[in-house]
This record gives sequence, structure tokens and C-alpha cells, in this order.
Amino acid sequence: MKRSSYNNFFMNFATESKFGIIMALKDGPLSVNEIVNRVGDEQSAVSHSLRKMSGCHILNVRKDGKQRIYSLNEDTVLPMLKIVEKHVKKCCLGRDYDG
Amino acid sequence: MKRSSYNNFFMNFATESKFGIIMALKDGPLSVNEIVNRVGDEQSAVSHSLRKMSGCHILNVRKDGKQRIYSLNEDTVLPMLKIVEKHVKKCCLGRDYDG
DNA sequence: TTGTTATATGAACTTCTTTTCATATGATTT
DNA sequence: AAATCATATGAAAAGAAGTTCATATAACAA
Repeated sequence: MKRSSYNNFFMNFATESKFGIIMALKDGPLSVNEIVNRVGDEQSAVSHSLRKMSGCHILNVRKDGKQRIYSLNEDTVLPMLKIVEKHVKKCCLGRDYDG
Repeated sequence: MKRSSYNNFFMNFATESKFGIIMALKDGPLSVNEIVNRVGDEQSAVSHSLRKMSGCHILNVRKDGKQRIYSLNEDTVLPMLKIVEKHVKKCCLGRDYDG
């Protein structure tokens, strides 16, 4: 299972932990702690995810005192989510994927 | 690492093997053997991938004699690819993701 | 400068995915 | 009906990613 840049990119949406972070940030920027509280994972795990996600420029980071504020790269993420929502609505009503 | 429907969906783009299948199908429908020849993986591995991908309705299948012809769900896949291309062009010129 | 809060990092561990291998099924031809 | 071609399937092996734990760094406060 080798990954190219493209694959890494998609990987950031392909796990519940990372996808959860995206969802948490949909309503606006948050500090790491705030994210941790919303998603319910360990600080360390969240931090690891954030690193990868911002590495792929799916998230933006900004320093603010001792905090780091993460936000969505909306230009990329929002259209992405729209496509999937549409896809699921159209193709996967009710039932689950990958039976 | 739990996955929801959404996560499974993205997983179909997140590995080289599956992404390779998508690329192979960009120019039109292909039988399994044709896909196998283009991507260079084992028939069995390809078959496993195809199963998941069509399970998520990212690919369509059609029987034709003893062959099965797979094709892209273009409504979903093409816009998806466009977003990523744009993203990479804008955010990731030259360098690689996830350093 | 010591202590505390916020976040990051590295390595071991765990878990999920993919790959492989052997085999099964299904359709077609002879 | 037997042989062949095309594809699918299941389980074990291999590989990759996520999680955890302990600890480091960095900023700020006292």
C-alpha cells in the first residue's frame, strides 16, 4: 500500500479521527484543546492528526500565545464535503457502504 | 480507527492501488482484465479493490458475457479529482505532502 | 527562575488494510 | 459434459496507519 501525494491527501478524510476534526472545525477555528474536547480523543492523538492534516494544507495553523489555532482550508474542504454529501444522498440512501 | 460511511468513501481514493484503478478508468470503461493489465497488480487484489469501490458506488459494474465492465461514477469522481488537482496546484507546488 | 498551561514529538503497541495464495463460481466454447 | 476463460472470494500473511505513553518544548505567569 504505497501512497502518493494525492493519496495522502485523501487519507485526511478517510478516518473517523481526522474526519471528526474536520467536522469540529466546520463552525470556525479552534485551539487544540478545544478540538480535543469536541472530538473526545487524546491530546496526543489529536496533535498527531493535526500535524498531518496541516502538512497537507487541509488545515491552517496560527499561533496565538501558547495556543495554536487550527482552521479549515475552506476552499478545498467545503467543496469536498459537498460532493460526498451529494453522492451519499444520491447513491447510498439508508443503506451502508461496502456490504 | 473506526470508519463511517463517509470515511469508507474517501478510503477509495486514499491508496495507490485504488487510485490507480480510478486513473485507469478515466478514459472509459474497462473489464477486470484490462484494468489488471494497466495497473499491474494481481487479479485478485484488483478484484478486492473493485468490490469495495463499487460497493461505495464510486464505480459502476455491468455484466458482459463472462466479463464485468467497470466504469467511473463520473458525477462523483470527476469533480473530486478536480478539487484535488486545484488544491495541489495552489498549495503544494513542487514539495511533497506530510513532511 | 520556577511552575504551569498548551501543544508537539518519538517510539512502542495496536489495529485496520491491503496483498497474496489457493480455490470457487459463472459463463462460454468445444 | 468437460475444458477454458474471466472474475470473485476467504483466510492468512504482510504492511501501513492510528493510538498510547512518556516526555519534550514553548509560552506565559508568579
